[in-house]
Amino acid sequence: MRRTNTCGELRAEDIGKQVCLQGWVRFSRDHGGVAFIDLADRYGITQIVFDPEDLPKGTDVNAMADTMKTFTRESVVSIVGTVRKRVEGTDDARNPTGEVEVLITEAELLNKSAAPPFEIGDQKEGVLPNEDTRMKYRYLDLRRTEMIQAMEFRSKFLHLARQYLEQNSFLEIETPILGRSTPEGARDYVVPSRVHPGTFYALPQSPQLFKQMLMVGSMDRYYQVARCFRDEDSRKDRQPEFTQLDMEMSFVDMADIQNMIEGLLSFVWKGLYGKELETPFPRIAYRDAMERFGSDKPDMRYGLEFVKLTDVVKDVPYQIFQRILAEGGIVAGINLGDGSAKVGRNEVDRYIHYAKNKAKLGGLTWMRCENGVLTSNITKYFTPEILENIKQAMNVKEGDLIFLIAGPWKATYEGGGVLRRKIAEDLGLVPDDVFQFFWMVDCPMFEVDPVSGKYDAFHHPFVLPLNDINDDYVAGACFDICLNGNELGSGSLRIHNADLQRAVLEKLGVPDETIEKEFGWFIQALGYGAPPHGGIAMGVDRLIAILLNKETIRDVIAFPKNKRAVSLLDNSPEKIDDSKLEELQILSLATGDLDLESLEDIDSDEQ
RNA sequence: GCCCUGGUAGUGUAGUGGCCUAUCAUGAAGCCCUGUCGAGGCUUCGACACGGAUUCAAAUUCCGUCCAGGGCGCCA
Repeated sequence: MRRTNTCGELRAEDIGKQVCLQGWVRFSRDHGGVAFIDLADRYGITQIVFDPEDLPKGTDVNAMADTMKTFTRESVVSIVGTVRKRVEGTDDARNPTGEVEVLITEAELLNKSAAPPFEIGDQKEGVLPNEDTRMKYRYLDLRRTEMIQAMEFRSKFLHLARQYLEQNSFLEIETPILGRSTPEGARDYVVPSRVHPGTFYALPQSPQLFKQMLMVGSMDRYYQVARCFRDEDSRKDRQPEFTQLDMEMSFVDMADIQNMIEGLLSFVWKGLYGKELETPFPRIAYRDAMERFGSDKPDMRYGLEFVKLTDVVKDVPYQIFQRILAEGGIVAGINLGDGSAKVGRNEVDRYIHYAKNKAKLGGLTWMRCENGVLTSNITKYFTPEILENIKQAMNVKEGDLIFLIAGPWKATYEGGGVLRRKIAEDLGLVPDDVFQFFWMVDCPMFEVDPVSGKYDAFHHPFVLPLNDINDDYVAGACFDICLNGNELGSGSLRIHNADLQRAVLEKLGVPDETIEKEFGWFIQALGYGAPPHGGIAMGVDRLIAILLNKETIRDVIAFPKNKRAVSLLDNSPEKIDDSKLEELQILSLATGDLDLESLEDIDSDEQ
């Protein structure tokens, strides 16, 4: 018999119906006569009752009992029966199907299950198995309600996004997975070519150049749920392969792109939560974000903003600050406000330690307002007037604790941002039910490496500069979308002029030869009437993880890699047969079979 | 490449030099039980990641390796 209903479907109005349910035996309770089975599938759990004294006439009771014995945990079974109201007082209000149960009349084992290595079911906090066990048996882990919900949510999100984009004339176009390696950016995953021995494709780090080619090709509006690959070390929000919602549009300005994303997210929000998402999102300039929150992706769900004190303390006798200011550094302060009382002297020392070791700050100065004046171990190096000015500037009230950071602009604010987040977490200031989107705007085009003096692209080399690239400061037509202290994605207008593209690559120190070899085809395409265009890509894994309050993106990816880029389910990566390597004309240095000495005559000059 | 935390039955844990023949829960196997719902009761099974060192004595201390997670670097 075919399944007539899912395990999450039956309600009181179905009482009396003959149904066939198929699913997994989650829990069973045998009372010696009557027995209960919680039959589960993706949609829910329905209670099945087996009562040997309540079977249809002519049923072989012993055969049935034998079948029931085979219904072990996680076996897959098919049952036929009658929906009936539960015995008075045995309803289960926690379960949507809890008013009814199905009285078995026929039962069949579809597939047995080995004893599962861990208990499936709605686990309490903290009793989940280790992540490696979950990954090894991911197909079992996926049966958990939490994982099912994550997969449903993700699917629904992407469906709504596609719906919105289709309504707005976007075309979903697939770009190649096998492409060419580019010199800049992350390490590539590489695929050897059999047809052209010694050459390699690279998996895309993003479809950047292809989507720009689509604009040159008049596609006008493109999107893709694009898999991207970067061979870099993992974090809880980063793994080797990830998914971007990638878009590109022609004849637009930055506001058009931002409006489109706000429209998209509002539409998705409505579909997911039935609520309006507040738009437009706030915008904050890069420099303001750094100076107020110490981050280019600040968590703005809470305050704890930095106040710039460089001018206030410029005449302070305190030598450390004087030296820093003389070197062009900054001084800034953060006021713990109402949380100050929770931070005693020992905690202050712990923050000083944290600042030096984790936040990479040179040091951390503290002061507390007692009896109307700022006091601490170093206030003797400050004049009363300067202390009063600090108080004013930082709006210090009696009892408030303030921390002062000092040093070079970028490193100090970044360190301050790390400290700010730590303080907010310690003081319990981070709400977990607020989703604060914003745009980080007014970004620089380049960053100068403080050590080498080399120019780096702030976003990437295809961003449109907004002024002459030889000016002291070059603004880039780029922006980030952030959510709760995470960068979700970045967008920009792109260079559509071949000469300008070449000049930017030169400015970034890419040798002419490399430009020609690696980007020649791309620059050439820009020369054939590339329209002004721009776009954005959002990290789907991150966004879903944040919306679902997950600690790691691994909890919203069906088959993730672990920290060391291993898939514990299929044990990849793995060695391949010598015969395959031979066909690809590849020798491995990693196996240890090769004697490097004997390879001397192989030309090692080439990379 | 580096730093930090951890690794005890299938799973989750307790155990900081001798009270360890290693705790508890869950699970599995068997038995009992006719209204449970992560059913209950009884019995049984099952573990100190690996290698070395210190010691009369090591799950416990030390060294190395492997494995897992978090972070730095890296991620145009």
